[in-house]
Amino acid sequence: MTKDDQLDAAFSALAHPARRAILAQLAQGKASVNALAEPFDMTLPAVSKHIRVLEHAGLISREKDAQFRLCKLETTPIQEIASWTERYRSIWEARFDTFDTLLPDMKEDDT
Amino acid sequence: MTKDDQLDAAFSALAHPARRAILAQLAQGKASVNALAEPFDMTLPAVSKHIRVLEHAGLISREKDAQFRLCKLETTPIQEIASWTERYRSIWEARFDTFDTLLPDMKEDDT
DNA sequence: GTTTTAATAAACTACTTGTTTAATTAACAT
DNA sequence: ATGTTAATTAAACAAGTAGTTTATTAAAAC
Repeated sequence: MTKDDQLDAAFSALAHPARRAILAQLAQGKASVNALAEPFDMTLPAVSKHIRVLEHAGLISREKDAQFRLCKLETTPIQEIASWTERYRSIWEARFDTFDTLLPDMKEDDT
Repeated sequence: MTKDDQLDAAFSALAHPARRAILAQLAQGKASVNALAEPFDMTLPAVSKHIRVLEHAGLISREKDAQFRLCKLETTPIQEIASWTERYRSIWEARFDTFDTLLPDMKEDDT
């Protein structure tokens, strides 16, 4: 898998609010598929598929614990994305967009 | 358009190497559609559609200059993504992943 | 050893994406 | 006005995505 493919998979996986919400849950710690599905108005198989997409992108890993498959957040792809955005930082800083558009984001809740 | 929709559109638009490459070109300055299409082994209509996706996500804007439609990089969605990744920074720093996985990325060329 | 719980697989529908070829609009040049 | 360059639109199609329902595997609990 090339670096490009990794970015493709990560960006693509993050392009769905349910999957970002799953990651936000996992930021609190490991969780089972059922626990992750609970907040959603969606069937369990649908959530299971989203989890598979996240796993394929390397955004989560899984470990088996008795009858549960625990999901765990993996940060490497997020670091790669953060690194990708850094290439453009000099441009946006040169344009002074910083205060007008970035600060409001800081107050947002999780998604 | 909600903040979530904006992130959806931005992540989704970035999940294609051609579109990231177009942004990398635009980091050098404004460019016409034909100029942007030149490096690709792809038809012009295909590139035109990718540009439309980028525009829809707010990643570029366009201005008309005689017979040309010049494309210009817009950084706000990239800033939003950078801001999104920051939520996870404390986790990856706590795990020491920093040196093993992030530094190599810095040396990568554009994509 | 049934039954319950956790999760995935299979099959299907509806929708979206990526690409191509061909046709069309718009502006400029002569 | 005609031809050329710039770019988009239209039409067609293959491939992929998101979700559903139903069925199945696998371990636990009783």
